[in-house]
Amino acid sequence: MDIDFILQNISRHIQLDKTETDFFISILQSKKLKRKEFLLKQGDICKTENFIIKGCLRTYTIDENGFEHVVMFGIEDWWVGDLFSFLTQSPSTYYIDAIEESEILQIKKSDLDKLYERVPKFERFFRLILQNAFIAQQQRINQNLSFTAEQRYLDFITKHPNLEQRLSQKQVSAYLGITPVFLSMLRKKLSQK
Amino acid sequence: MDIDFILQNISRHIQLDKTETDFFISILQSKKLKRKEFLLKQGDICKTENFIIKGCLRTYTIDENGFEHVVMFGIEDWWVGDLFSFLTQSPSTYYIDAIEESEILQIKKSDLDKLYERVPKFERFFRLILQNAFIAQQQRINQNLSFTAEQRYLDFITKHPNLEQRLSQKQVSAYLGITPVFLSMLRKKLSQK
DNA sequence: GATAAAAATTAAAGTAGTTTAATAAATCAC
DNA sequence: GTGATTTATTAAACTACTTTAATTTTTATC
Repeated sequence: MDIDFILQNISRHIQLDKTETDFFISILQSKKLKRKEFLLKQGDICKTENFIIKGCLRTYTIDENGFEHVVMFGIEDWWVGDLFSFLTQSPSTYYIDAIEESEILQIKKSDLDKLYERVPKFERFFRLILQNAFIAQQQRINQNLSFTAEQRYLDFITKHPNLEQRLSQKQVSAYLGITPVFLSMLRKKLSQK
Repeated sequence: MDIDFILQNISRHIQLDKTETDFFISILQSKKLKRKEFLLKQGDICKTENFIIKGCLRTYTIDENGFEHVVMFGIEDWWVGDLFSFLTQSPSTYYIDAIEESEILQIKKSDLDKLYERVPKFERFFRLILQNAFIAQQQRINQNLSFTAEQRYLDFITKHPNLEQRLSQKQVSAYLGITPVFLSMLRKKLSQK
């Protein structure tokens, strides 16, 4: 399994010695996901935090009318999972599946608890990760309140320039909070400018 | 200044000894805000993280058409500030002001950095705070995608039962992402049921 | 406690985005 | 490679929410 990738990510935030690194590696479990394979389904308990080494995943809900709403996409170098379900070990409200063939590294809750004890620096690491995630989410909330669908779409493609190609329009529209039909209309309109 | 309130909050997450507590207290600065007084304006650099002891604050933006959009309300026991501006010491995109006469405890960035060094347990503390904030924001994003305005309003008043009374309808509507006019219509409709 | 200013209500017209449905294009499975 | 399924496009009718504007109610100020 490709451990270097996650170690490199971690070294951007904290410095680990050999023993700490070895312990960290020892709790990682590699998993491969085929396209459309589920990592988590509504009602499941989220047992692991998951670092994406390769591929693309989406976290989404299905509403009472059967429509999907994408809470986040995750690509290489990001963490995915349902944090609430993970922390409380209660059933999740989210689905998570792979959009592409993907590879993740998993940490079980009991192992993560051990990790925090044995290597307290990881408190800092995940604090930093969470800070970034919090800021990104806050910006998205603000944009959902302030922007039109067109502005949100334009912001999405400029902020994540290579992501759109990896997604279907249906998935992008479920992230933006509009229908695929309307996204198609927007794209047509924008291409004519 | 009322330190006990924040110490009590902290003790729910981490245990501090006397020296650690004393150091923590030494970096706190108390500030009172009058109604409508600003804690932060767009373009300012957010110099402090702020714990609310008493009162109610709102974090919001003003769009190009002059409309306000509320990213969050903060009441007793919550932290407010623009995390991005705070971390990068760059100009903020948000306004933060007091909806009621309020009292906050402030920590400067340089002091917080010292605190993390001297009392690493605070890495854990803020990680836990951020986890909760992240989960709450993710739920809000999901609801903004999945719910109608009426559903969002009903969820807001059930989730924060005593908050609505402290806010004007204009502020609630700016949080829900609808106009005050439409919120008024919704409330009328719901009261007739 | 009178006056001004801000917030809430109501109604009517307008619009951004949805829904439905039919067609075309792309992807999937064997 | 062919048929089946999913995805994207287009157009027309529809609706949740906005805009404007006039009136009433509440709050703030001296």
